Amino acid sequence: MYLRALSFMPEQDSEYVSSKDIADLLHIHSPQVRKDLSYFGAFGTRGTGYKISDLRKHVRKALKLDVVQKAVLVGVGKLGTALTSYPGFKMYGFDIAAAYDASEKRIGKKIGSVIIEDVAKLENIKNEDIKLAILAVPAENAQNIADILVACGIKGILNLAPCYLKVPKRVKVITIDIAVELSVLPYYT
Amino acid sequence: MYLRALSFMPEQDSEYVSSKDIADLLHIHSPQVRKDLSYFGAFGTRGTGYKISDLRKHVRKALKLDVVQKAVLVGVGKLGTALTSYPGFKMYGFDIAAAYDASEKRIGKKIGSVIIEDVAKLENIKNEDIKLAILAVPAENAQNIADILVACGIKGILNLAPCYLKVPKRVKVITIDIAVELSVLPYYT
DNA sequence: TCCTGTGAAATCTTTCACAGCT
DNA sequence: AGCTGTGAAAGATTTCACAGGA
Repeated sequence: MYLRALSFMPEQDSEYVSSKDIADLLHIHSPQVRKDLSYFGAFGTRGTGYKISDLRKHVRKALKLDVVQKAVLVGVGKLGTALTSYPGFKMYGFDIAAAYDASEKRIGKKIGSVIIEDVAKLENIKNEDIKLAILAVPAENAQNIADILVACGIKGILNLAPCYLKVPKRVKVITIDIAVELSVLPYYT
Repeated sequence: MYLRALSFMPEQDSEYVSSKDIADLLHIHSPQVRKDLSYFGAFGTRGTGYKISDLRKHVRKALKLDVVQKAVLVGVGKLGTALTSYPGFKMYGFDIAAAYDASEKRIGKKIGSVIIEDVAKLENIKNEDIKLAILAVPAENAQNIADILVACGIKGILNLAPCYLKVPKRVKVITIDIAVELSVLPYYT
C-alpha cells in the first residue's frame, strides 16, 4: 500500500514526503504510517519527513521486492489473460515467467513473453527458479493444482478461485474472491 | 466468508454444522465463528449446532443478500469480461444489470444478458434501481467515473483499478489491487 | 455428552502525546 | 517551526472457559 502511494509521488515535485502526506493519500492516520514504517527501521528525518527514493528502497527491500520475483500463471482463461496485461505486476517487480493451461486451444499460444504450456507438464517448473504461483483455474481444479505446485517447491500462491486450499504451513496462500468482497457492499447501502 | 463455507456444505450430508466444522474449513478458530454469528443473533442449537438452511438464510439477510442486488459494470475490458462470467456473482445474488464502456468496438455488443452502452451515457443509470458499481477501468479514468457514479446515487463501489478514490463518506468503496495482494507473498518466502 | 452463547481475560492494533532532532 | 520515533493509553478483536440447553 505504501509502495503504491509512493508511486503517486514523483520525486520531481519534492524530494521528501511527510507521514501526513502519505496518510491523506491512503485515507489513514499519520501515526499509523509512522508506526508501520518504524517496524522496517527508522529512516525518516525529523523536521523534514521521508526521502521518497530512500523510503521506496527500504519498503521494497523489506517486502523482498528489490529482486525480480518470478511467478507461474496457471490457468490462462479470461481472468488469467487479464492479469498478464496488468501493468501493476511489473511495477512491483513481478515477472510472469511461465504459463500453463489445460485447454488445447490455448496451449502453444503466446501470452506476454511466454508460451502457454500443457498443465500436465506443470512439474517442469521444478527446473526453474520460480517461488510464486498465480492460480486462476476453476474452483474444482484448484486444490489439485495447488498440490502439484507445493510439490514443486512453490512458496506462495495467489489463489483467485473461490475455494479454500489445504497446503502445508510453510506455504503462504492469499485468496481473492471478488464476490466475497462485493458481498459486503450491500450491508452498507 | 461464512456464506461461501456454507456453499461447500450440501444439506444432503447433514442438516447441521458445528462451529468447529466451519472453523476447520476456513482455517480459523471455533469461538471466532460463534462470536461472529452471535452478532447476527443467536440461532444455533446447543448440543446440535447450526441448521445449515437457517444459518444460510440468516447470514444472507444480515448482509442484505436476500434480495437481488443490481450492479452496473463500468469497463468491459479483459478484466470486466472475466468478471461477468464469474459464477460467484449469481451465487451471492448479484445481477449485472448494466454495462458501460468507452470503446466503440465494444459498445452495442452483448455481455451476459445486457448490451454494452457508451460510458458517456452513464448517467442513465439514475433511472434504474442500481445501488452498486463494479469499476474495471484504467486507473487514470477511475476517479472521473467514480464521481459520476456518486452523482447518480451509487452507494457502493468495488474498485479494481490500482488507485485511491475520493468519495463522500456515505459511499462505501472496496479496492482490490491484485498486485498489492501479490506483493506480500515474497515476504513469506 | 455435545455444542452454543457469552462474559472475562488475553492479545493485538491504533491513536495519542510528546521528547528530541533538523 | 515542523516532523519523526516511540512509550503509554485507548480501543478493538480474539481466545478462553464455562454455564446451560438439547
